[in-house]
Amino acid sequence: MARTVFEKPDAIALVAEVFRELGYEGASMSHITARTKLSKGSLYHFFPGGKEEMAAEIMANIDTWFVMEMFRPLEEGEPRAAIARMWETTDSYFRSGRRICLIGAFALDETRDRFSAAIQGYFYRWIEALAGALVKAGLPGAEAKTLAEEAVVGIQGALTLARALGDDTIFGRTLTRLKERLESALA
Amino acid sequence: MARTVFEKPDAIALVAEVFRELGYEGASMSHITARTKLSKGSLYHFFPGGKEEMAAEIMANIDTWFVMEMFRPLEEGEPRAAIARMWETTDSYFRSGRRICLIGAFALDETRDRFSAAIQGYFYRWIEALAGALVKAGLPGAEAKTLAEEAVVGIQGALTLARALGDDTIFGRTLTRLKERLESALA
DNA sequence: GACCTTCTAAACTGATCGGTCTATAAGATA
DNA sequence: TATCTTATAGACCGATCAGTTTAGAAGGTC
Repeated sequence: MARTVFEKPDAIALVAEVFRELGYEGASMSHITARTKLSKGSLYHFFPGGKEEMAAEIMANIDTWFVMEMFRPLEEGEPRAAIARMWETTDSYFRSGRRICLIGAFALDETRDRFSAAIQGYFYRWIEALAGALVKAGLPGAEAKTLAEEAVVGIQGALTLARALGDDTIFGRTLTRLKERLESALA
Repeated sequence: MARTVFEKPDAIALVAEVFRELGYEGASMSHITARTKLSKGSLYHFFPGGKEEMAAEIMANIDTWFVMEMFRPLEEGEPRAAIARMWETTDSYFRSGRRICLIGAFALDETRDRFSAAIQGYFYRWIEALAGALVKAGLPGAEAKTLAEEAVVGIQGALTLARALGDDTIFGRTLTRLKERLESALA
């Protein structure tokens, strides 16, 4: 029998896309094996804890990616450049709105109860990192917090509407609007 | 055997809450029977088409409610009063952010494919109705469209974050911000 | 080559899935 | 009271679920 060898990072990325398309409950093991071409043997070898472990590792993986690519630059880099980079990173990560936020989707059903700490931490840190950069760029704390919250709210809402309306333009339009709002606050 | 008699509108409301909590795939028939106290016999009596028919009727029900309570007033009533009423209706319908938007949640996983027309129509009409009221209140069409879209995006994003963060205040804060933005555009 | 670890393939299991069916309870009509 | 309609209860069905197990393929180490 033909044997394809995968490594765990590949497995995580492949399974993540299935969860993203079908949701946690909607992604059955047979969907996952069919779409990823990983056999059950492989999946349970990499993730002995089954679906729950897959989802936990995927979320940890996403979290690490955001920390490296967005949160740390916001926290440690030159604030205006890091914010500019955040908009680009956001647009490319979410494929201009054609790819949903798995963490946000998990927040909406009872999957949230399984992973509440990870979900909460992801959004909390995003808002805090952006607010911190805005403060470093010269805004008062309260205004920075409000604007940061508004930005993350807008990104999540735009992802929902992009998907709901099947509209490829609303995400970019929303990002531009949010970006301009931050820039005019910093001007 | 004790026999409890339900009427169909009760069944719709009860099942809706289960979908809202668990999502479409997460809400199994046994969850639904356990939480609603409706037996399978009753459920399939009211909804011969099973889960799919339940979800379709629930969405139609929500849609009708929004049309009556929000979209029609926006389309036909005095625009400023209708917009003011929209914010109140939104806050109370979503229980200040403790209740999610079922239509928005369905948009995020493959449930969307089953109900895409209903999902798309709901958001499209909401944005159109609000934009129409803004035009009637004196705004240029393009600005009205942008502001309406921003409002609905913000509401959906705030629902996601309210749930993700377990934060009871973010929804109200976002509604207030969006409301003020519309008011200053109209001033 | 012998051995060992890592990984894959798929048959298999018991539980749960969505959905069907039968029996009957309760009210309406007469 | 007899009958008819509507709605409820829950046993039952085949399919699919998540997860386990067995067997062996591939590659590294000696």
